[in-house]
Amino acid sequence: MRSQGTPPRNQRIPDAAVRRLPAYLRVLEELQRERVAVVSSTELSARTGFSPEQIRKDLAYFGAFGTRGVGYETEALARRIRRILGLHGTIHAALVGAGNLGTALARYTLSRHEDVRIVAIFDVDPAKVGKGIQGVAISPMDQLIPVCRRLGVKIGIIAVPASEAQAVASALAEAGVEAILNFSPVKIHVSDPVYVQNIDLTMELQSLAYHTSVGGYPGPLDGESP
Amino acid sequence: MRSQGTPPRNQRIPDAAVRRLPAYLRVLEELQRERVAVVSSTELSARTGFSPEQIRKDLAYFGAFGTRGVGYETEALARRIRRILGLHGTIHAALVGAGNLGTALARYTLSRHEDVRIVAIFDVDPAKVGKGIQGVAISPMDQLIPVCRRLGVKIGIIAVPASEAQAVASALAEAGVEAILNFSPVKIHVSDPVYVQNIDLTMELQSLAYHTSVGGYPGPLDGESP
DNA sequence: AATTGTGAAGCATTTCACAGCT
DNA sequence: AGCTGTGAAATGCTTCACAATT
Repeated sequence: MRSQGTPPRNQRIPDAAVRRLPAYLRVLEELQRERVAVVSSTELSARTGFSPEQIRKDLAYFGAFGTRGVGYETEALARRIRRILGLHGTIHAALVGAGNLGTALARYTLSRHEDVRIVAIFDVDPAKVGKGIQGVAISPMDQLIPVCRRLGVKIGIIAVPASEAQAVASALAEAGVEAILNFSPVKIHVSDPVYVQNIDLTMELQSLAYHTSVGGYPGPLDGESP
Repeated sequence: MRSQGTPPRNQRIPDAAVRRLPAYLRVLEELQRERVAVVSSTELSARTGFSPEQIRKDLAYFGAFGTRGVGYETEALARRIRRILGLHGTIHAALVGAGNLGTALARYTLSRHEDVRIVAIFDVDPAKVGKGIQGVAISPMDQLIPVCRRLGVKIGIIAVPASEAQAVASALAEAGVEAILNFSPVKIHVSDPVYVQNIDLTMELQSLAYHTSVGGYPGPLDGESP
């Protein structure tokens, strides 16, 4: 397919590429603060740890943003990536579950991100309802659908116990949420247009053990004794 | 001792397969509580969301654990996976950084995992040192190497700001830690035998926006207006 | 001279399809 | 008859190598 000048229209964009964009964006913002106007894929590579070719390819999926022989204009590229990700303007998120993990995520997110902003928090525990985290009120679960709808929430963050996760996911979907970050250790099912990304901390932790001297495949396991 | 069956000797095991094992283990433990003695890959698929073929292939990397025509013996398979992961016995972990995220990770991990156990916590803030999280004391940073060595810490969890992450990683490596879970948003570099797994929450959150109606590749971006 | 953008090659992982046991 | 184990095919992602451009 020959399309020069024109950004590649109907090409499938690998999810892996999309997920690296925020890393590029972070570095570009750093560079802007350092008043660096132009950057090469090699320099971006040094700062992100991804290979220069991969960076070029990732960016090229969305069009030709660089200048051959020169590099990428820092500010323009940052703006472009923000636009591609949907981070121009503020995007509204809701956190469900204000336990240990949920509370930490809220504080972490609220202190760092202007672009993705938690605007509502929900919890089943009546003792928590009415309190707030950094100015965002904690509401009861039965408010989830109306509040998310009213506030135009696009992203849901699930930090509830496994048993509740599916119900929460369904409610979020019904409320019009379009993407979900699921920290519960169960596979949730939602109707088609909702995107789900899972982070299972237990899986991450336990699989780490494999890479230590105590884990690993020991060869033929002999003996069945406990 | 003799090699029974045919455990695949010198085959490379995909990291992706190792990272799914904890999910299988979790379901197997559930099934044990439900007194289910045997399980098929189809049933495991229904409970984990991974495909039956993939599950069979993953397990087969480590040897032939099932019985054709029947399925997998729940208890034996669970024991096998724990052994492969190195989760027979308790494996010692250290958390570095007791901020919002670190504290939540400590509470989450300490309340859930018996097998991977946080035995030491470190923080730069003198106000936090001396306090503890669920019975585990918070120690000053300069104690990191001696304490980790003394306690035989194999896994390190980094939850410090980006600026400190590399120094912490190097210290952990020097203390003999063999695997690191890095929550900071920088690529850390450690000498060879240390395995590093990154979880970048900002990347996860921001890339989610792409999959909403506000994000996504909009086609040829025209106009440079903000 | 330097650096991007990209087809093609190279890997890695997943899915398919079915032979092989129980 | 049912379900595992596994080569082979398909898919997806990364790296290579170099033409195109400033």
